[in-house]
Amino acid sequence: MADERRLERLTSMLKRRGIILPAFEIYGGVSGLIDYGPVGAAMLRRVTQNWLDHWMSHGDIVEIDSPTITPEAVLVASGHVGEFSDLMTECKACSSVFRADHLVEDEHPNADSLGAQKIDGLLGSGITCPSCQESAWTAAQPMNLMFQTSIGAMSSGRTAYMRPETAQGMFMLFPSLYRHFRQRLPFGAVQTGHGYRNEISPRQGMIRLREFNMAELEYFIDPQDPPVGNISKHNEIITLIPDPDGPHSGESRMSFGAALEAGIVRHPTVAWFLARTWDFLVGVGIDPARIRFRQHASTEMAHYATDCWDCEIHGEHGWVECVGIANRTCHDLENHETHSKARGLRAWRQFATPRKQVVERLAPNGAVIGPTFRNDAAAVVAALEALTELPDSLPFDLSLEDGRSVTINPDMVERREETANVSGEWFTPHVIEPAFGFDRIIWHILDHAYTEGEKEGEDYNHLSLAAGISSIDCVVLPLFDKGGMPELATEINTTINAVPRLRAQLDSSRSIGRRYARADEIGVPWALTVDHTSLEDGSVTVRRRDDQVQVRAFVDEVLEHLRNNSLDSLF
RNA sequence: GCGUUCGUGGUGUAGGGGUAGCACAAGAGGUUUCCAACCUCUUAGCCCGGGUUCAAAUCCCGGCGAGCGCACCA
Repeated sequence: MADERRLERLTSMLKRRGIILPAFEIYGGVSGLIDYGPVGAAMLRRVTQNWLDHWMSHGDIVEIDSPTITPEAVLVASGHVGEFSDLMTECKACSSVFRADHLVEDEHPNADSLGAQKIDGLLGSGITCPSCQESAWTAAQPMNLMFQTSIGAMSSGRTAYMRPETAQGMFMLFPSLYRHFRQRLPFGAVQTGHGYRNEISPRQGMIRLREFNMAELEYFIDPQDPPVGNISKHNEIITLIPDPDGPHSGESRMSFGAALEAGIVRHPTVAWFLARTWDFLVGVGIDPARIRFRQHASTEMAHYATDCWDCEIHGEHGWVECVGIANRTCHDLENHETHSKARGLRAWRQFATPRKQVVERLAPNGAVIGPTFRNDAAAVVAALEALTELPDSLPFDLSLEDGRSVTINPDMVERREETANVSGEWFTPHVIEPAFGFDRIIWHILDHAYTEGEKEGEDYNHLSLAAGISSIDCVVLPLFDKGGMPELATEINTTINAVPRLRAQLDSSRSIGRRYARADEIGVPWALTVDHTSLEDGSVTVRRRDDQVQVRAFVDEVLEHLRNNSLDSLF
């Protein structure tokens, strides 16, 4: 960093101006929990809306909303309960903390599955600390990174967790989504909201939080027919850091299309979402030069993913993962199907032309089987229908479902070849998931927008926020707080605020220069000033934040431009 | 979780066993024909708990929080 104090100055400003603040501060605060103040919350709302608009403009993506409290069974199926309950142990000599199963890996083929007592036994048999070579371990304790809670009271309560990701909500709703989209893939669902991870030690301000704003898109596809977005228009040269263990290791710079062609990005749908993620980030004001995509090595992949790209953004805390784009394949839907025994977590794949399937079967002859087996006849018929491999010769021994065996004679069955028309098949869709951490993205928006400068020998700072991301669209300033100017300014302010999604704020205290500075500091892009001329003809001056240039315009005109985000055309 | 530095108005800081100062910001008023001007007035602070002491913001212990290093980060 050019200036190590910049981070402190930025954080102070965020606190002073009500953007980001420590939560519960009057009680001492809680590490990993933050508040968005009046200015920050408006920004969060706008980034969220921007994100929703961005994905829903695709036309095949809808929004859903699920509970944050999630019953245990859901997270057992998804693998989170198992993955989160790592047994941890501490070296009594040097206080280093380790995952217990990793320490005993060499002593047991499946250490991950061991209980605490067995692990303790193995640890006691002479496992030494990798840091200090001592062998003195505390009892292994489960470290659960999910917040546990209980649904219902006392002993009748069911174990539940605060969701560690919003994604499971989309999987729960797959049957409904499939119906909504009239049984046609591909389609997607998004959800924004809070996620919870009980981090051991949250650090770096709002980079690692215990409760955070996430936004996830689950895009359901047919793995045999992956949708290919049009990335030919994306000419940007981007930075890629492919899998260090793969054939393309090292850093490379190329377009999204070239990366897909070169096989660096392995999946066409993933490539499309990488490009669209880029569009979103740049659109909300992230500096394109400080974005890069990093492919996970197979060793660091999440338990549910088979291929994963991080989108990292560079800021005061270095390169930080802000978006994860994972190919989750059929992991979640398949596991939910197994654990819940629910049907409806699959999709139908229609064959281009119906396939003729020749089926050989032994057709039962009821006239013989009935009298011969009497009460067991039905079971025999069922067993014959269930045969997948036909015997080469008759008679043969047929196993019934209850384990008994009967002899089938040639007169009991007739060998037949039947032709069936099969028009399609059921399969479990694959899922491509871009998962966004909004808090981290907002941090980097602020970081990249925070500009420290000088004006007439004094420090002068401002946020160069993208239009539509600033907490408000403009300030309305009466040049003097008298002589009819405040009244006209109030009227203009009311008019602007009456337009849905446009926000203005009145500021009439202290000198005009001070008020411009206040607005600049929180990144308000426009200032409308009411002066004496305004009282005569209704025009105002429009000041542009980024170069402080002013033009005169009429209120109706300004309003129209604010709506269309086209005020720049006046300059 | 371990080690380490630290915690004073909204923000930034000074002080360091005996009356807590300053700057900026904010509010009220005045002045001012467009970029943190000026004048008057005002609001507002020693992170929390315990101990030592006649007396604790100050010293000691614990907690909470922040930064950094180690560990952790599905």
